[in-house]
Amino acid sequence: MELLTAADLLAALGHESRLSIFRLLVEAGPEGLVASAIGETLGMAPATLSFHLAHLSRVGLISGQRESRFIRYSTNYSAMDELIAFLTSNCCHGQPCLPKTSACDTTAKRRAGITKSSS
Amino acid sequence: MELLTAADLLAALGHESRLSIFRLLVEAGPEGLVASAIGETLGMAPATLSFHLAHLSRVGLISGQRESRFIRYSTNYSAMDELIAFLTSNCCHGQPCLPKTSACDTTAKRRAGITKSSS
DNA sequence: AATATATTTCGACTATCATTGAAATATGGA
DNA sequence: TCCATATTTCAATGATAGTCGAAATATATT
Repeated sequence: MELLTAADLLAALGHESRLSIFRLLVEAGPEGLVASAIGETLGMAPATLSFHLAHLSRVGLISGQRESRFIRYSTNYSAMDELIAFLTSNCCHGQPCLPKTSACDTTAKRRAGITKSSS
Repeated sequence: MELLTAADLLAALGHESRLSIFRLLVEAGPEGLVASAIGETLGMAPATLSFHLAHLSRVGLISGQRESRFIRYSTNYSAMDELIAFLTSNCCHGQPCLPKTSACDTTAKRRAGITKSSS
């Protein structure tokens, strides 16, 4: 993943409202949620919500499809996946960074087996 | 990790210059780099660099300590670790999201162990 | 003390972002 | 067709962020 693309994804998630939307959609699973449901849950004005949904869509973190009068949004797991891969590869790049924490175990795994280092 | 904190970290990394700085420091390892070295490598004006270093420091992603006339910055791996943990837990939260990709293998690992009932 | 180097802070400017009411578009139903 | 609902687009506004020259601060050297 390109640095600029990663920065765009990070910036998109680097806003409380958008991060909330994204979390909500992740929780909702593959079915996703229609826009109005998101708006009601998070108490966002339609225009504001639309603005953030558009932003998240533009960078590819979510996508929406019409469903009669509604538009149903759901997360694009692959984009999130790639972002995490990007961050992880930068986290330790083959060297021990934080063996003590369980969170970064993706790294431990990678270090043990795969040697996929793309920078 | 708090939602707001996560958003702050993501926003901090969501800028090309800062992401570049961060990557550079990660690559540099625990030793880190002095500010001027970063500035030369990335071709950033001192004031601009200082601005971004301050931002990254403020959110706890890096920290710097004086070393005679220089200030040596290095990554705070624990902050990065927590962020990745946050994203990972938000990416798949115990359910299969992307079994096909190798990148999100943290998920595969989690799926193998924990069985968090569907929401 | 005077000078040089490294970095930050200040100040000013520009650019981009976020918010939201109102109008526009899309769809469905009566 | 007319109306209601869902969502987006537009437009205007205020707020925040990014850039960078110049001045200030910190440290080292002579």
